[in-house]
Amino acid sequence: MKIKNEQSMEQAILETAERLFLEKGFASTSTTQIAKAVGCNQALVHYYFRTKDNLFNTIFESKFKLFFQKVFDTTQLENMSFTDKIKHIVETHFDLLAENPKIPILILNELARQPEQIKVLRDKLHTLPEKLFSLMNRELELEIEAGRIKKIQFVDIVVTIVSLNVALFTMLPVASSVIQLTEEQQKFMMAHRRSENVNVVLSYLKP
Amino acid sequence: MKIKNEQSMEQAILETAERLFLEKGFASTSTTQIAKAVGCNQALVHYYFRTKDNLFNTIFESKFKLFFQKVFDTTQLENMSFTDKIKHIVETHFDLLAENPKIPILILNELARQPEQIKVLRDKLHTLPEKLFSLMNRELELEIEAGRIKKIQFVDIVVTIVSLNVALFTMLPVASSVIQLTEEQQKFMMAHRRSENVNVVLSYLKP
DNA sequence: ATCATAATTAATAAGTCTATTAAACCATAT
DNA sequence: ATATGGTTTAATAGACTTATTAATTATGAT
Repeated sequence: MKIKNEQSMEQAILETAERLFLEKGFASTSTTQIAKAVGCNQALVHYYFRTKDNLFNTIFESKFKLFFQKVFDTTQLENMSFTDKIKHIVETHFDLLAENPKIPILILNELARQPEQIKVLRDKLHTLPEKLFSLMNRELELEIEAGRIKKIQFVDIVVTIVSLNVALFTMLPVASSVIQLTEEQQKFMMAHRRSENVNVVLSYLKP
Repeated sequence: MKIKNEQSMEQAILETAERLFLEKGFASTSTTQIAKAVGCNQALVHYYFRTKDNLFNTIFESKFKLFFQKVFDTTQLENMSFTDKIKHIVETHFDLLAENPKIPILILNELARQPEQIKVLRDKLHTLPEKLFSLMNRELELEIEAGRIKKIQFVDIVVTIVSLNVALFTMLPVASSVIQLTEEQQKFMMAHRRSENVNVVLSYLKP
């Protein structure tokens, strides 16, 4: 079965598999379903990726890497005040999640399924967070000494930011169907919480 | 196969199934595995619950109900200042999650699998949240008028609390194996975040 | 045009999963 | 002791899963 545009069959399988794995998780997605969604024979999925685990891990690791590269990117942070840096981090983290709202749950479920995988991810992350952490830690100390920020550990700021942002994207779909929000109201809520999460973190820093 | 103590076989199946569903999710848990873990014949699982869906929903709905009954319980809140009420809500919500750390992910995954189930849950919740919300909303208005609390909506306080607490229990296990925390360090971190989550919320309320 | 190689398919092995059925087992009331 | 009804098991149907193999088709180089 020829694929219309220039996109290779291998790529088509990857993309469709990614979509299905994100939608329904690893266990509930079969290679047969992937093949059907792509419009190819089921054996072809195994021809390119040999095993379902292989296919999943290929997708998972590349998504994971891409996601955290962006999370720990420090290039935009120069020439900002400390609180502006924090604001920027909250907002870009929020926006990154808005583009990948199902990544956190995928990661949680996958690591529950294959705890050994954690070692691989630790190696993948490796030095990524270090630059950001050392940069922010240094500045945080100065701010605290100058009395502009409450005495606090940077890790607590990070935990707070990640919690607020991740929880929003994992829970809002559920919450909004329970309390029956329209598409419109959901969008409004999202935009509102984007700024509110910044507010929460910044009030937390006030001396 | 006779079960030792007085516990009935039906109950044993329920408890084992609950444990396995929480550990590995619906799709990755088979009735065969449940039976093996209980130590009975696989057909017995179907004898008592007819279908796997049935078994799961029985467990899910009872867990769900119990959990939210406790969440929305207002009996402990009398004769407290507003900020003490908030502190108490954060802490009891935290403690409830500490006892049921896998409930949030179970709910998220299950509702992704069976979106229709949401209607059932909405009916189950029904008036549960109303008492708490009306109580707190009334008091919040008074506090705002008195200038003791920043102008804010109660729903934003709730979202903040739930986000901070839920995210901690869903993410900490992953995070702590990535950064390799000992059991001891994890416990310390938990206790620390319990108070820190209170701090975050209370600073958020300051005018 | 033909040959080699890559892509794709059909067929199928081997296994697991859910669910059902009929038979065996066990306790208890008569 | 035995008939009865609830409990438990063995056996199995039927669907679906992953993965492999061999055969077919398409592609590109010579």
